[in-house]
Amino acid sequence: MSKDRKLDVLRAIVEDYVATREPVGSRALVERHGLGVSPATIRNDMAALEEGGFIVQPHTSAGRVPTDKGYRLFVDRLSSVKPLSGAESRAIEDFLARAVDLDDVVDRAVRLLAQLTQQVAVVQYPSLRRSVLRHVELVPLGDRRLLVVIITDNGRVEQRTVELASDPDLDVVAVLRARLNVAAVGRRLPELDTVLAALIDLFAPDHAPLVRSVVSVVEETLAQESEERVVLGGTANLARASGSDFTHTLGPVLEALEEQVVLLRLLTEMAEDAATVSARIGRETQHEGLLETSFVTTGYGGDGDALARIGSIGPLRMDYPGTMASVRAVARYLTRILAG
Amino acid sequence: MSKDRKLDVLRAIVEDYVATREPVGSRALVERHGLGVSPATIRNDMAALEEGGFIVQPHTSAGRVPTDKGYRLFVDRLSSVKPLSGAESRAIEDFLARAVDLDDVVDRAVRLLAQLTQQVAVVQYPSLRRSVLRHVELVPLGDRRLLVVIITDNGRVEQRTVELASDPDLDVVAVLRARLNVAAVGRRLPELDTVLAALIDLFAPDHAPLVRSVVSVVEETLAQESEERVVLGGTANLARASGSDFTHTLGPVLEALEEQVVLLRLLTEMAEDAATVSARIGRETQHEGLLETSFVTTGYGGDGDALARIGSIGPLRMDYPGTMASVRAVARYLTRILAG
DNA sequence: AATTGGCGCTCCGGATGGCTGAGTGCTACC
DNA sequence: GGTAGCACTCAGCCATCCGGAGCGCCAATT
Repeated sequence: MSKDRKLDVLRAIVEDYVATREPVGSRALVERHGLGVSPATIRNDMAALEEGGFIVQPHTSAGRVPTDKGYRLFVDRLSSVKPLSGAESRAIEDFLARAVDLDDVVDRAVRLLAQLTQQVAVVQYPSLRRSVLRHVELVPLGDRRLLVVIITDNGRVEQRTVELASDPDLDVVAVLRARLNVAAVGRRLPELDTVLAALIDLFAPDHAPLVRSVVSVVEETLAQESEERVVLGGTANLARASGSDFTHTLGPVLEALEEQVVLLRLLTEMAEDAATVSARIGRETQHEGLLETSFVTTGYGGDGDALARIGSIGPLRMDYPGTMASVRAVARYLTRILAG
Repeated sequence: MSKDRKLDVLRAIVEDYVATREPVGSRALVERHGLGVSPATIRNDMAALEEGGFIVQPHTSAGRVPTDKGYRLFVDRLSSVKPLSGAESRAIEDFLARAVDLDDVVDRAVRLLAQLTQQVAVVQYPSLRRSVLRHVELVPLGDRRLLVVIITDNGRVEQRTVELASDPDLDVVAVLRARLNVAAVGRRLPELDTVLAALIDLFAPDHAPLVRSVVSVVEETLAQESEERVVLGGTANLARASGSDFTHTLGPVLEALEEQVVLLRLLTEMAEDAATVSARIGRETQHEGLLETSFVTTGYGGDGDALARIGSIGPLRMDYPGTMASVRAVARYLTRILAG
């Protein structure tokens, strides 16, 4: 009983089960794949695979179904990411290139990926973390409020209003805006802190509250890890998913998806390998609602290491090679668009 | 057979069906509600109501279930919006007041309403339509691109990048920014057009392309009806909805919700009565996927007539009075926050 | 004229039971 | 190690059956 064949059998089981969504038996296996052995032989292999925890049978005398561990082995060693067709690539690039601003890019990426994978797509907004401040704008709104608009070099725009004790002096605001921009533009987060701190001393004491408020708002905004937003699309695919993979347990899945925290945790956990496509399979997600679910992600926007991540969530029995290909492709074009 | 009692019967049927999710029969009806008559009498009334198309029986010899028409009559004449408790009101106000910017307000409102109604919440972004331009900011990004940031008086910030034939002259950009702001700030859309058109002539011909691009971007952004965005939350409530109202047909509903166009159409159609809470029940939504669904909305942000709408989508058999109360309450506080 | 009680009828839903086919595990054999 | 055959198990399907809920109708009552 060669070891290789057992792996072949596992691969075949995964592929068939993904395709048919039905437990696959020994006979069907030898027929549909060109294994040159008899069903009985396969049964022995399957017994071994079951022993190893890669497959299970739903009931006595039913076909076999891959376990989390089985899928894991499959994606790690038995599958290769299949490249997209030229036409598909062109369509992707084309669609993304039409975006008018960052929000639109993200929006299009989500829709595109959802469409490609027929699953739920997730796109994380480019992190402010490593971005460079491009411009700060102060707009007095009257009524003792001041609008602070922060523009970063990847096209992201953040806005905050600050409440002041009194209506600010317009001249002071103008000076502050100028100095802020001179001092802070082009800085990244660590150095930004010290630069901004120094700025406060340049102003007369009676303007200190204003300056302090504005500075701290800018700092907070750029620091805010929580500012990491994710956008999803294709939720409907969960239900429509050509039948019912977990129709009955669909509620928990939707709940998990609404919890941005959960998604963000997973995304950051997977962030170590920025360049490669990685997957969380079933219980590896460490989340109740996502037990019957896999999450395939990769980084994008990176020169070396990534700005943020993009991914696709689908049933345990999804087309891993296809999903990984789509995710990778969209990530690449996304990176290109953002850089260009 | 008094007409009044028939209405009472209808009301009772709706209430019971909403509570139990089971067809309600004549006996149960007289027991649970203090109607002082016998089941047989009720049966006669029910026959009449069925004749009128307000109720149906799923099968021969089953209890009765309200039809769209029945619910309609119920919300129009048989129910009154029940006010929220003081504690609830305070909680709502409190939660909304903590928002840091417009996005956050909208986000909180959605979550809040989803939570209150245990259904899907929908919030439409305040329309640019009637808003006043507060500030325009131009930021050269290098690489022949210019970022245009448009700030309106309700705190909304829009951003666009424009591609230029060549890198713009920084001085010209500064002048343009100044003139734009002088000319356009405080204007509403109709007059804005003419003002901006006049602006173009003020510049030397060789700067015309730049000016023209920027002006048209500003105009487009403010004009864009499509810019009407909606945000939803509580999708999970659809599935969790304590059992299955339409679990089997959940796919189409999710699809419909993803189609922002559909929601926007409904919202605008219902916009006539800005102040009151109105409902679309079942087929009144005119949309396949929403047949088993009702949509309760009202306007907010209005001084007189509303800026945008907020609403809740749930199963046909939802708690109409409760939903309407929640929607109205959130809308009110939303209006207050945006105005304050 | 409205209400009521009674009767027969319909039909849903769950329970029961038998059958079939797929698929296994085992053992004996090559 | 691989194969063939055989007995066994079990989900799924169908058909049947039964009980109960609920109705419609009608005749009787107020």
